Amino acid sequence: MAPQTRRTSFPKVVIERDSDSERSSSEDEEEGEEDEDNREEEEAERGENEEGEEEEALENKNRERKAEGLDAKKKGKAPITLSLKKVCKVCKKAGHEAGFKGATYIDCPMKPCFLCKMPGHTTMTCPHRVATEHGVIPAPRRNTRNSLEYVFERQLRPDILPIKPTFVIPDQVNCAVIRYHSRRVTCLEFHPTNNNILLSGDKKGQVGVWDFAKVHEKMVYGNVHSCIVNNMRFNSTKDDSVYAASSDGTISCIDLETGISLSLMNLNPDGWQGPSNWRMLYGMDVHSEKGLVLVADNFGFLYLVDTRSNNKIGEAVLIHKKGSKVVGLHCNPVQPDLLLSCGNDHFARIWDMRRMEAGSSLYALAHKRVVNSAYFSPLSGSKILTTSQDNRLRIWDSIFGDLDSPSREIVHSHDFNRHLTPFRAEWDPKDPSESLAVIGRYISENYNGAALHPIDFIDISTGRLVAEVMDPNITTISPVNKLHPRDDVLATGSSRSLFIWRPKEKSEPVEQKDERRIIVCGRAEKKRSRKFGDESDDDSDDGKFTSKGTKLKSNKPERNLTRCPSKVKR
DNA sequence: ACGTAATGTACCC
DNA sequence: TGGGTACCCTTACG
Repeated sequence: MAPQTRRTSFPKVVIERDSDSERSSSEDEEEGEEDEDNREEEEAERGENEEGEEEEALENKNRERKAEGLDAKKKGKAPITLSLKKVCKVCKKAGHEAGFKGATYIDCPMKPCFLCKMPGHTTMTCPHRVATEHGVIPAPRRNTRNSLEYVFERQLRPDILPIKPTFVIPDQVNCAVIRYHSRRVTCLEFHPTNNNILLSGDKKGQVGVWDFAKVHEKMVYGNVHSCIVNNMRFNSTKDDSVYAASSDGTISCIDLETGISLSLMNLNPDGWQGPSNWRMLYGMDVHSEKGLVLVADNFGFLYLVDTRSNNKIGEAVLIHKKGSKVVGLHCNPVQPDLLLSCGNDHFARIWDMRRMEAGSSLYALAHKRVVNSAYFSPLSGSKILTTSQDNRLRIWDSIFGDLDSPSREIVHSHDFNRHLTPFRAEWDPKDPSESLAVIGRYISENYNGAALHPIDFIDISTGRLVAEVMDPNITTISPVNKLHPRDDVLATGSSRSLFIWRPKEKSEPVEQKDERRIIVCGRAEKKRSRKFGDESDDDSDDGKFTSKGTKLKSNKPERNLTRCPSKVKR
């Protein structure tokens, strides 16, 4: 076999040594004999490695090589691992390093800004960066000369008064189930009539029903789906069951009392036929008037299911680019025949349900990247709010106006990360002005030495950050959030845990707070941590929360925080 | 204090 | 068009 071929089949071996990747991208000064050694070794190996070697052999080689390296170190010989020179883990260049410095993340200056995606500055100096208080100096506005480039600058301007100075923000954790799910939470839904029931879906396909007023009344139904629950929706005419769309290709109708689910549709009746055939269901909504469940798959198709007969109606319609995932569907709350869809083809589209055929969308709302969610405003249905992976929220103020471009784009950190449930900005269904939205934040802020990821309340009519809420115990990112349809309550799904937030003034003082309102689930472990995310007490959910409780009390008095930018002196 | 697995999207050819 | 691969702030676990 030609050495060249072999060489290309050996990248792993070479890459075992940190230095090689460094060398490839930067001119190293301090390489010398070691490099010689390496080359010799490579040659030697190439010689002895005969044709027909397969991956297994490669693996073995890898192992041998590692062992050799260790031996060499032990004997004091020049180890295979070369220079320990620090390079940036992002761009692999020397001279700077990206990563956490304490609780503050330093961006790689060679890359476009992690927040607004514009080149020339980093998150720290980004004009869109949320200003902070508590002694943290707001970012200097160094790039204002280019301000025209920025679609919308969410800078704090003292001259703009908050629209809702009296707005009630649920900013204090009222109760929680820690490690309730065994995989991360993917969606949340409040019960339509019972004010205290929260439904949660997870990546494993399980569905949780939690009565957060009784706190300990909770249930996780394990046999609902075999993988990710992407969306859940109630039928407004029936509140004892909920529909769920899953990546297993089925829609289920789950009885909340028993957990027994009925499958309405299965797109993979023949089981696994390879990834190019496996259909997954993402976007879903219920058209109550017509008794329909609308659901869309990962290949761009929309399906309609009759909720009375539980039968699929008609043929699937291609509503987004063929082969692309449709992640969101929303029927207009006033005129449910008006459908809003969004997906991985970077578009949100408006459709007339009465005339559904491929290519017949009324409008196509262009985005720069994948659109995680698109919702009509909850009351009038005349506004549209989308969350896109280009770190921008987009707002169309009126569906009757000019839809060619959004009325506003708000830069906000909610990047895609394959390990996180995609962020979705959610309307506050109680806000009569339809201007308040909630969305978790990806990038962290250094709060007293802890990197926390707040949940942001944004006035989408101005771009103003109305409040950012966080809890020192929640160190994980909170991509899933939902505001209660009637109460001043925020539900958060963060990793495997659920949190219920209420306004501080309505909550009891922390000192008197009943520790049993924080339930710890999950496997027993030896380690104990002060963080919710790492929480690991024991299996009990009967209120044994003493160690945690102590921790909480020993925390700084200001346990829960709301930062309101309007208070920031600038 | 590590290392690692899980595993979506973009972008390349 | 499709497969291969890189990838910036994850999280939990061993």
